[in-house]
Amino acid sequence: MQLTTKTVINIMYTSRFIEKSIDRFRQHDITMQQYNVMRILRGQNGNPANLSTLQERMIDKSSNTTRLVDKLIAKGLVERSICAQNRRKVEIFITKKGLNLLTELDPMTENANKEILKHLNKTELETLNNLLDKLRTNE
Amino acid sequence: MQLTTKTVINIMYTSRFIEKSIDRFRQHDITMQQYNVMRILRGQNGNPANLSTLQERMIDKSSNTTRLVDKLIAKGLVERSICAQNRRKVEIFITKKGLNLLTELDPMTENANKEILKHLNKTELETLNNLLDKLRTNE
DNA sequence: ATATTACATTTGTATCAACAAATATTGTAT
DNA sequence: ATACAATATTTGTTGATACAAATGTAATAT
Repeated sequence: MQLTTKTVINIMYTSRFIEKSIDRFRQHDITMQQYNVMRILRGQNGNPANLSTLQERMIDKSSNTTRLVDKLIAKGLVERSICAQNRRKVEIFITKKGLNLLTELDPMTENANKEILKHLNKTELETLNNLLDKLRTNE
Repeated sequence: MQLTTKTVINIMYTSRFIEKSIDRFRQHDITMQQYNVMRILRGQNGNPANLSTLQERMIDKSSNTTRLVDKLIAKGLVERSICAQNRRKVEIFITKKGLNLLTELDPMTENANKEILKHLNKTELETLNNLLDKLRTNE
């Protein structure tokens, strides 16, 4: 098999390997995608995000961000309002409850991620990140 | 953000980035998962694979291998028969038609993979593979 | 002003995936 | 032989995803 094909498969395979060990959100009735969206919203530091921004940044660029946000609203973790300047747009905020949940989940996440990557040292992690970033040059 | 968390996200993000550019099977009415299974079957070199073997090796270890194989059978790309030695098991073969389809898709796949990884040279690809393999030590 | 195009999100529909429970077969202990 | 556990796959059900089409709004051209 060619090196490139092997690499492509290796990346996808490793990603699924990691995802398998991230079923730790289930007990909090939240999917990895939903968790990802909430972290993006937290990263906005109080500013709202609209749907297209979320879609850009999401790991899985599902076309159903609307319905994913619906689920988070139903749980009281985020809020949605129509943008006053441009009524086509929608503004999504994380709620206090959402922030609290993230704060609760943060240490779990970090410990789990450390465990997943325990076979790589700091230098190797940096190299890996650089290679992946380089792969996506001009994304 | 911690280096480990960043790395975990980077791997998942890059995997989805790659997967997005692999919608090239759609025109052949086959999903990436189905393509993956067919390549595993080809790799058996004439020997059959049973369901559990497929599940082990699949990129996405979906619990619905039965139904995925159903789809491939419906297209005439694989065949299924009950294992004579152990009737709980099932033996899955790739058909001539399936092999022909793979032969047709091979050059497309390789070119697409080269294109996806064009920003990395040979040494970098090898380093990346080694790091990913090391990450999954004791898988 | 009106039509046309582009933008941002939502909705409909059909398919797919996740998980548990069910079925069938085999191996093992009594 | 019979019961019990283990193995291998299938099926049912619920929820998620993908894609296209629809909706509503804004910008631009005529």
